[in-house]
Amino acid sequence: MNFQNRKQLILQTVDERGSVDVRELADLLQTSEMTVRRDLVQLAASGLLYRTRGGAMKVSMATDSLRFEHKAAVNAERKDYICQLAAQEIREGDVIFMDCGSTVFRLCQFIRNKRITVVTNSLPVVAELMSSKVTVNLVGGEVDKERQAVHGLIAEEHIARYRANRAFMGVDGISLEHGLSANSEKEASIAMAIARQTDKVYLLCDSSKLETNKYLYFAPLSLFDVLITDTETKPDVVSAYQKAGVTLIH
Amino acid sequence: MNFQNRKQLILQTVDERGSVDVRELADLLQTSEMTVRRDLVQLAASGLLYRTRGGAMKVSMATDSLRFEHKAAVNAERKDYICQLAAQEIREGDVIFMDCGSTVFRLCQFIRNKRITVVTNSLPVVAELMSSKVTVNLVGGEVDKERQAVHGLIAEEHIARYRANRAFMGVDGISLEHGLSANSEKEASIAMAIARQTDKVYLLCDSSKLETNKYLYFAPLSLFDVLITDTETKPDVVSAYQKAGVTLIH
DNA sequence: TAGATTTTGTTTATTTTTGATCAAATCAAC
DNA sequence: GTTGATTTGATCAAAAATAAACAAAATCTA
Repeated sequence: MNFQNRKQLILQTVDERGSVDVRELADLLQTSEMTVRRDLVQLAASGLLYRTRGGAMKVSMATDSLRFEHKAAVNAERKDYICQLAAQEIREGDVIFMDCGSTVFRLCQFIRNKRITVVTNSLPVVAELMSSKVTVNLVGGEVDKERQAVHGLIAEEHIARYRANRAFMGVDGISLEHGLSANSEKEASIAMAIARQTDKVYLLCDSSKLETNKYLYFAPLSLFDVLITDTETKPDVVSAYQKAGVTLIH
Repeated sequence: MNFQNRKQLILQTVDERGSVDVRELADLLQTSEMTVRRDLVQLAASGLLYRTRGGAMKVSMATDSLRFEHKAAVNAERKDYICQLAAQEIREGDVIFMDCGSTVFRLCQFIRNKRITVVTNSLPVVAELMSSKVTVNLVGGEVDKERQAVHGLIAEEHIARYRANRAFMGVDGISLEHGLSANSEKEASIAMAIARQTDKVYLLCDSSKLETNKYLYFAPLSLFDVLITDTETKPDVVSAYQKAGVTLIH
């Protein structure tokens, strides 16, 4: 294992995991920590990664604001579980929509190596898939800095130009009584626009959001085809949704 | 087993495995390590593989493309000088185009606090302006991962929907004889699309690019209105451009 | 076939890379 | 701030890879 090979592996690892530490790498590469450090210094010098104390990070847009990993980290385990289920639904060659939810964002890590096309209005999703095999199509229009996503009329028109096999969307609230609800009109109208252009819509929704309502009701349950949630969903809620005709995976 | 046969086998092995080491090859080819080394030197000299210490790699695996952040840092001082001049041209309320060049990227830091709207196809620009007062409009379409920007037909159509006071663009080469030239068709066509929709086009171009030509000539000097460059531009070049009718700031 | 030429293999010297040690720098918790 | 733990970079010796020098083998040629 020489420098060139190690370099390959290090960059690949950093790219996949976002960040690594020296000890991990030394273990992975079967070499000393000193050597790993020397490699990292070189790679950082050529701008291929960002050196941190104890390890290294992806350089991409990592230094900038285009990261909402903090937010995405809430209920991370549940969300990852949901996203693994979601990723299994995806076939090679699919064209999929991904919206700007924090759950949907975590789907990125599971689709990095698939040969698919992702159409999205989420900037963190774009940043994350920048170094993947996925073909990315970015929805154009005005940037909402708070949500780190593109919204508005132009964005909806852009979406209307594409047709996708599947869409993966988040939602702020969902209830049997009122259907889907959101915290903002922007997110609601993007969700509607995406659903119109998609064969099969998957709603990714961790159990904490089931049977909650937000201020804006924007669509009935029939907007989506499949609800993917986690195992902590109470059995009575599951059966109530199934009785209401919802296809539910958990 | 002569050199021709070994060469075949070596290239095939490198191609299949991505990388090989001298010992493996000596074993595989039933020859000494010294001979293998000599073969590798020859093959590397003719560019058929990439020589590493201890072995060799596929050329494609060894090329570490310079990342955008790094590229932006080359000639940073000159670029910053140019961008300061450019920023002075901007008025409150302006709508401006910014393309995906590394010089243009550095303009971001000087416009953070202006109340303007920026339309751009550059993802680093978006990331940089995410935490600013600027209203950002992102051009939609297929993402070019290498350039960290959006290009293509859809992008050009998106641009055609907007009208801007000013555009700030980079260019790979510029010469009095041949006009503007680029390294890729993608960048050239975006530049054309932007220029069509803009009242006043500023070309940001550090002195190292003046009087150089890249492979694709795509527009005459008349495409832009003002050329902004740095103080290291030679006086005779300056006067030649002015004589040719170019408005030049430096 | 003898002699010249090229290629290959072995030995040796040189260079590069690596890993261990340890003082200095940095960080985190108090 | 001070302390204590961790990380780092410098130094140096060991290991590995390389290049150089030369001898042996193979190939070519007259």
